[in-house]
Amino acid sequence: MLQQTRVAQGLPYYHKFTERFSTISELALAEDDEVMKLWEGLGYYSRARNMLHAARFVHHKREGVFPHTYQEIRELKGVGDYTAAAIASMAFGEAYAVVDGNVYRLLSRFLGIDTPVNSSAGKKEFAQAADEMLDCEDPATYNQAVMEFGALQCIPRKPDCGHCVLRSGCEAYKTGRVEELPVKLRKKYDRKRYFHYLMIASQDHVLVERREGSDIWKHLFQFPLIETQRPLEMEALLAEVGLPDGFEVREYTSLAPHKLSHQTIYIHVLKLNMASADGLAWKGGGQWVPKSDLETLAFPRPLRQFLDQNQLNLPFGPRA
DNA sequence: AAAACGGGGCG
DNA sequence: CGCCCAGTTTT
Repeated sequence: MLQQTRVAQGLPYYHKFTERFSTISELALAEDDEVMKLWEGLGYYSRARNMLHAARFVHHKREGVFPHTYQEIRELKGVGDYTAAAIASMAFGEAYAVVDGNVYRLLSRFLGIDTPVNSSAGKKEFAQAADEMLDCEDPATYNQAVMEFGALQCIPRKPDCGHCVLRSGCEAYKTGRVEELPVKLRKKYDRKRYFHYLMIASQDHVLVERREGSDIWKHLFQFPLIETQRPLEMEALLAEVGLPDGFEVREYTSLAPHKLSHQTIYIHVLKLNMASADGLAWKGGGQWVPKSDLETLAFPRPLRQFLDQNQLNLPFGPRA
């Protein structure tokens, strides 16, 4: 849950999960959608499905007992080198060194390693260095200590080297390269995308669909989507959609740009009423859900905010 | 080997 | 606005 996520950000979610699920088997028996709803807003949603997959594996193949060795833990979906080392060392005392963002920073400075930490060579080199540094007598304490030290003392910017107990042995401090390390490969191009959502109301129902494929927000819900390379005005969007008769166009709103680490999404929402009496039918997929059910579904963050800020009176009122 | 995958906090 | 966060999986 905390992979690439600040502890403070993940803590409320951790509490929600442990409150709802007392055991691995309880989690294993939960519905996918309930787990996604509990994860809603935390991001990196594949982690939720990985955790659920792992829980079901432990429940069905291991009689609900979490594995006790690094190799077996490492096999679980969503558990990589870092997580396996953390669990194996802290829960079972095995001698495996953790390498998270804190450790990369601490080791690159202390040892003066300028290989990019997010390159394949860097990962290999730092993993090896971490293994050599590991205190095999007490791996749990060592691992917690290096992560803690990186988080509190050897911080990303302007670390207080004047009061650092490792100063005398720190290669970066000796050579004045503390601010240059760790080296990280440059970012990628930030692509822009334009999402036009059709929020269609029929009686007190709204049409939703589930996001699938390999894109962002996989397995979360959304409204029928028109994605384009350029933003669309309402007229152009209507022309693009080719709405049949019996629709009432209501308001067209644009949300604040949603910035992700690798793309910026410009979202528009077009509210429509489906006036025809035999509504509740729409070409293509999607499912009609009562307005009151929207709160139980997991939506991407911007859509959840939009829903929470718009008390929906269905069908939608007159155009503003 | 590189890209994809969310969202929030901070200087 | 760019970097970073208790990284892993997919391409």
